[in-house]
Amino acid sequence: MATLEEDEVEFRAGDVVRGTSDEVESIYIVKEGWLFSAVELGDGRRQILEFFVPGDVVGLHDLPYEQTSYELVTLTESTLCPFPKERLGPVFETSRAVTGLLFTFSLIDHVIMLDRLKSIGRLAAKDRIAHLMLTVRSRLCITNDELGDHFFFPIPQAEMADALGLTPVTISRSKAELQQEGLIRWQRREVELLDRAALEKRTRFDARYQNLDTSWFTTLCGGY
Amino acid sequence: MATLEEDEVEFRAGDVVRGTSDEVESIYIVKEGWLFSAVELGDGRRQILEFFVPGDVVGLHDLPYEQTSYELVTLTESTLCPFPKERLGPVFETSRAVTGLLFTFSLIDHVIMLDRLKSIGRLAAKDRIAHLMLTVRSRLCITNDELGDHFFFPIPQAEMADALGLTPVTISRSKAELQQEGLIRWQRREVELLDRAALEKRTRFDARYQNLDTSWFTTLCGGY
DNA sequence: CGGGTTTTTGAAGTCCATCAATCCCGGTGG
DNA sequence: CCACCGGGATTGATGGACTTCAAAAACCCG
Repeated sequence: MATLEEDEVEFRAGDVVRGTSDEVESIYIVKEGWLFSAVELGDGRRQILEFFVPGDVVGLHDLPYEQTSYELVTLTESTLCPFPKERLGPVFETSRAVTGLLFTFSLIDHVIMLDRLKSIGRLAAKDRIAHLMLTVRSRLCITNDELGDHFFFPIPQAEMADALGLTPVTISRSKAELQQEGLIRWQRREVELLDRAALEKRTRFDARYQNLDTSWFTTLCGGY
Repeated sequence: MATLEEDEVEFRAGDVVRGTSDEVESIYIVKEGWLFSAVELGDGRRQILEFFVPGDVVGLHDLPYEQTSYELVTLTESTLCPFPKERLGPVFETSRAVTGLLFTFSLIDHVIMLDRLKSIGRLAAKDRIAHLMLTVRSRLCITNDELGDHFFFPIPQAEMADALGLTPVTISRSKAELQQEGLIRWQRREVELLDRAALEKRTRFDARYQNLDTSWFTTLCGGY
């Protein structure tokens, strides 16, 4: 994977890394910072699709297209490692392990996406918020297995709203209720999940980065 | 791909092909019939995740897991070709083309999913219905480029509701309005899109099975 | 021609959206 | 060090889209 991280580009918070309908030139590996992908609906409405944190691979699913299907925006100061699309060919040729890893990432991402679909389609506002926090925490745990229930969470309420199909007003009110019920504490850019078990139960949360089948990777890479 | 279709199993309409938390044993290629994947929330709520039609590959994104993350149910009488997970290893080893094809399918599916997220998160009930019909039509066009705006659409209103985060009552009312506006005709198990251009505009529909970058597949398969 | 499922229709209720004003907090400059 | 400023967050009042509950109608199949 290290070969994918040769280059480095820095962005400030709020920068648009890539717009919609740009040419698909590269994927990015997030070295530092938080980002999100989104589509604008043209009348001011916006849907945020995914959040990205350090270690994530961004832009994989645009590869089969000529133009990007969504925009990419930074939430915080960020450092990205772009890797040109045309240089992926040689990588696929030489390293089955990298190919398999990217393939696996894409499959896992898809399942996470299905969970988010469930959340937006069938959960109440408060539960959608909790579900997103649980998902983010679960992702952060991959690169930091010491992570407790109190962590950095730099997503403003407007962006939470656009990610969850709600409005900032509802986010604010739901947050207040969740806090009054003693389920979370969310101040500034940090959250604490005060009763994670309860939150996981309410939202029917599944830890998709765990319970992975180790034999799958062997299958994929031919046992190397 | 033909090697993936050796076996064949038949199901009647409404059969549960695979439950949630079953062991992940194989992927399926849909030879005949329509299916959907769904998660139950336990209190009667249900979210339908994806619909599948002949030619689709089902179950790819479960491969990295030990247990299935959603159930698989038939909408109509169906014929599936199961392909055992453990036999995928040899396939990946011998055919980069098949590997690349499956990878590409998974990436495209992901983008379709992001579109559905936008639909459920930010579109009104009528537009969600239209968006789903457009997505299905666009998928059907791959295997039938003669397909007009009038096609077989065997999704009951209860299932539409569970797919779109709505209730059957709202589906029925929204359908009536769409028909009165002369935008669609939807009777029994058939739909006709009377003004596709208008529907695509309203829902900001993108044809994700088109505008594919042909060079990508070369990249992926090393030019074979 | 029944009996069960699916769809439609009506009335009432709820959750979230909208609009708009106020508050809070961090950053800036005097 | 503090007053000022601006964006994000909060709060209140009102409205609307969708839900819920319930019943009737239409459809489908044997």
